[in-house]
Amino acid sequence: MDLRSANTPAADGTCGCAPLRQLATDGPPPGSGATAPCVACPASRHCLPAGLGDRDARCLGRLTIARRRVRKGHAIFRENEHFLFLYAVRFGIFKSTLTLDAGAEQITGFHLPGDVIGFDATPSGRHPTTARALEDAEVCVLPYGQLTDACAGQRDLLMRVLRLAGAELERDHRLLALIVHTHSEQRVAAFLVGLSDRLRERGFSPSDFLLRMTRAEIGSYLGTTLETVSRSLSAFARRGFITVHRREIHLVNIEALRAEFEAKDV
Amino acid sequence: MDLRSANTPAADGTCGCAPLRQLATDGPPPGSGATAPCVACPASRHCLPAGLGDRDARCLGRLTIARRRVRKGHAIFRENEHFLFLYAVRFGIFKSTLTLDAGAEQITGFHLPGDVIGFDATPSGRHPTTARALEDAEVCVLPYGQLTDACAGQRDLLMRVLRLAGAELERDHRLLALIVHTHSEQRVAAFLVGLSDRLRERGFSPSDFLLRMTRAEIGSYLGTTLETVSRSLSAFARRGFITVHRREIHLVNIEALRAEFEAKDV
DNA sequence: CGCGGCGTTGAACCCACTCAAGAGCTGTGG
DNA sequence: CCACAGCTCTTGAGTGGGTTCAACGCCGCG
Repeated sequence: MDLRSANTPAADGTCGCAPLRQLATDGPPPGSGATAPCVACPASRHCLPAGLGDRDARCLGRLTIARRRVRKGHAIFRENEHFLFLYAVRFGIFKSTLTLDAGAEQITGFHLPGDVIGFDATPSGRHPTTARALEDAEVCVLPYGQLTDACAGQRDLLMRVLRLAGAELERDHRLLALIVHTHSEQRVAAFLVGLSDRLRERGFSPSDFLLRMTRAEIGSYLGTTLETVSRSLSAFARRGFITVHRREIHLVNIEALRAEFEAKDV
Repeated sequence: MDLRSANTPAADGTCGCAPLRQLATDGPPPGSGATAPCVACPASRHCLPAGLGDRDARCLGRLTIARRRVRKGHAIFRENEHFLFLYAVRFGIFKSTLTLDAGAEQITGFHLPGDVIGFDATPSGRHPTTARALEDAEVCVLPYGQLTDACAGQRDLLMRVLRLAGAELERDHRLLALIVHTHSEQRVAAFLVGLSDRLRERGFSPSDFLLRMTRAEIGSYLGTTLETVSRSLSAFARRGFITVHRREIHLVNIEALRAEFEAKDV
């Protein structure tokens, strides 16, 4: 998923975003807010402000929302860190990971531009997962306290926030069902089709993209091993459904892939 | 998990709840509200009102919250139904299920008293899952629109609602990690210990309970088969960790069970 | 150039699934 | 009251998909 290729509004280095007026260091974001950070954001159509009326949008604009650059491999927050902010992805891809007692890492989700990360920290006040950039990326830093205050006045905004949390729940449930009820090759097919769908929704090419994650990361997410992911991709290529060259993916026959995991029994 | 046994406040047929003033038929709930339905509810300590200040609690009390009896095996809502209400469990156990394309049923969660069900319906306005009672049960019917209105005034209440949604997210992530990274026997151990913990939190006996779900349902939840669940339980019994007689479970050595799934490698 | 990370492919093993049979409990209807 | 049907649970045996272990090629980078 090379988010800077394909039919994006702008394919230059800034990813179509407005020039950064204020920039975050790697520490906590500065207090001064960027005014209306959403207007020029290519991800806004799938983010918090999507579909909000003027009043709610203005309300959102009053929050002190900072932007923060995140370099590839760096974390925006780590497990057990104090929860203060939600983060909206402007560009780049993130992974959420959970460290098990055994020390192994489980990927619980991949986050594309427009996704809001961090809802699972609301119960405990600490982040139960680590969010790490798979490529150079940028996020909006949403102060949770201010956001709930803002919601208090604006019902639509509140419902929008709840919807974002609910959407993640829904995705988790489907992922769970997928992992439990399908063979590993079907999961890889579902992963490719799901990714393609999400990219199309965001205005990227649904058939040509660059994976930003390793085979091991895909395997972790899908509950299988890197070898099995690799074998599955090779099998699809052999059958003519896709072409693969390292991270470059081209979906030749999406419908065949879709049929692959919708098949009743295999 | 016989929720009426053990150290519950009241062990009579009403489960310690206040007598039902108004009772639901199987259809949608009546509009007239029960005043302060929480005060006498044994689940309130782990439900929405937990930890709320007076003002927020009074605010919650102004909602028209109906109670609804649900007979064993009946659904409070079904997949694809219109989303109007969240449901708080007063007593009884529920399962949430997802029907896959293949027609198979995947259990995504078990809900104990105090849990609030239905957050995953917020994105689409329709319920993506079915919620079904595993025993005769009762829920509070929370009108979603009224609830968001109420939240708009009361920040603590809003945060409480978000916390409930976040908690479900967190549980899902842990379940996912569990299913992917452990052997089936470890999952069954984790299931027993997790259930025990949740029961203790709610004031029930953590070591003696009656499972309200079948082996097949446990298997669906844990991503394994009913035979494997049965074999695991037998194995634990053989090793002296538990005793089992059909649905009656007695945990003899909880620490041994806990060690079972915390083991680094097996 | 050489090293390290990533990806591919092969071979062997094993855990859990599938299939099957039987026992125990529950509810129902004659 | 008993017979029977249906469901749940247990246990056994065989099989296979996917994991593990291993070797090698490719690519980027210092």
